[in-house]
Amino acid sequence: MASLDRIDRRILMELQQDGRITNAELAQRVGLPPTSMSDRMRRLQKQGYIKGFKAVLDPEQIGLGLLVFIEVSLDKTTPDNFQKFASAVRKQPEVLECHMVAGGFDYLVKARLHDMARYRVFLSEVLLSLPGVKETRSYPVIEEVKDEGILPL
Amino acid sequence: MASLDRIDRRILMELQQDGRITNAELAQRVGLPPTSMSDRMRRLQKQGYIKGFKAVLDPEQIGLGLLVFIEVSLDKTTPDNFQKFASAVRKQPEVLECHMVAGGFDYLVKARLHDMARYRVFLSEVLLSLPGVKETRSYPVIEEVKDEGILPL
DNA sequence: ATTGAAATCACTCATGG
DNA sequence: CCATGAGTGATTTCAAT
Repeated sequence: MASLDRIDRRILMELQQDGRITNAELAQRVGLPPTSMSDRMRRLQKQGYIKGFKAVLDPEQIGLGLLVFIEVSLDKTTPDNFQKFASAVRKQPEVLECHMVAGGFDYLVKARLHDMARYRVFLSEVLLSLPGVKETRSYPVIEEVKDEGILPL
Repeated sequence: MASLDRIDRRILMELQQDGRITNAELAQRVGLPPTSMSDRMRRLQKQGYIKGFKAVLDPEQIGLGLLVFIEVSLDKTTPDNFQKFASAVRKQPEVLECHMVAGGFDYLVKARLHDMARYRVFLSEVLLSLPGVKETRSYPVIEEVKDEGILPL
């Protein structure tokens, strides 16, 4: 149905590193005529390999210097708390990611805040005030060792 | 020196949602002449607000259906293990993120793999074989509730 | 900071091999 | 899948207000 050849992988890799590369330049890099390049781009988007393009901002520069991970445990007695929690957390702009996990807790939340003072407010007013939240553990990030959004191909 | 006005914020928001929007279209949306738009774009990049642009791929589609978070504890007796660990982990393509955290463990690693079989190999051959790694705890993701790379402005 | 005009560049779409 | 050319639209640069 939809398998990727070597050239497709090259294209996706280049686009992950520079999402604004022009069709002509990209075609030249992978050794394809520009018109064939356009075809592949359209196909890769239509088949769902490429979900979109976005600018990558510097969190520090826009005043979001604090990165925090929070482990959240829910009260298991009422199962629809899971839905409520999920839908509430999706609306919070400070929450960049939220994943339901298997293991010692229920959700892992990744959030960016201005500083610890704002985080304290966020934790008590937002996270802890959601229904069914039993317990949270916070892990402030000391150093971001690696953070690319580049998937291996 | 470098503060953001309302229009800058609009621009950054639009670019986070569509990194391939044309200068003309973006100018129209925020109500600016195209040439002024170009100026702002250049300034926002030069000042470091915009670090770059990238394509967002679908992990499932390219065969990376398993998302795992791993808590890593290091042996604290030899401090340069931290550097060794960090530099080794930066080279692993499966590792999308790695953060040094404050709290009950030392590093939080986010990795995407094909499946559990590949993860088992990755855990034993890569993570556990790094010098100084004392203990790891793995949390496979059951459901990705939220995962945008969009920073609030 | 905006406007306008001109030159360059890139993309698309048609044809074809 | 590749090549070519015409037509369209975008970007950049320059000037001027």
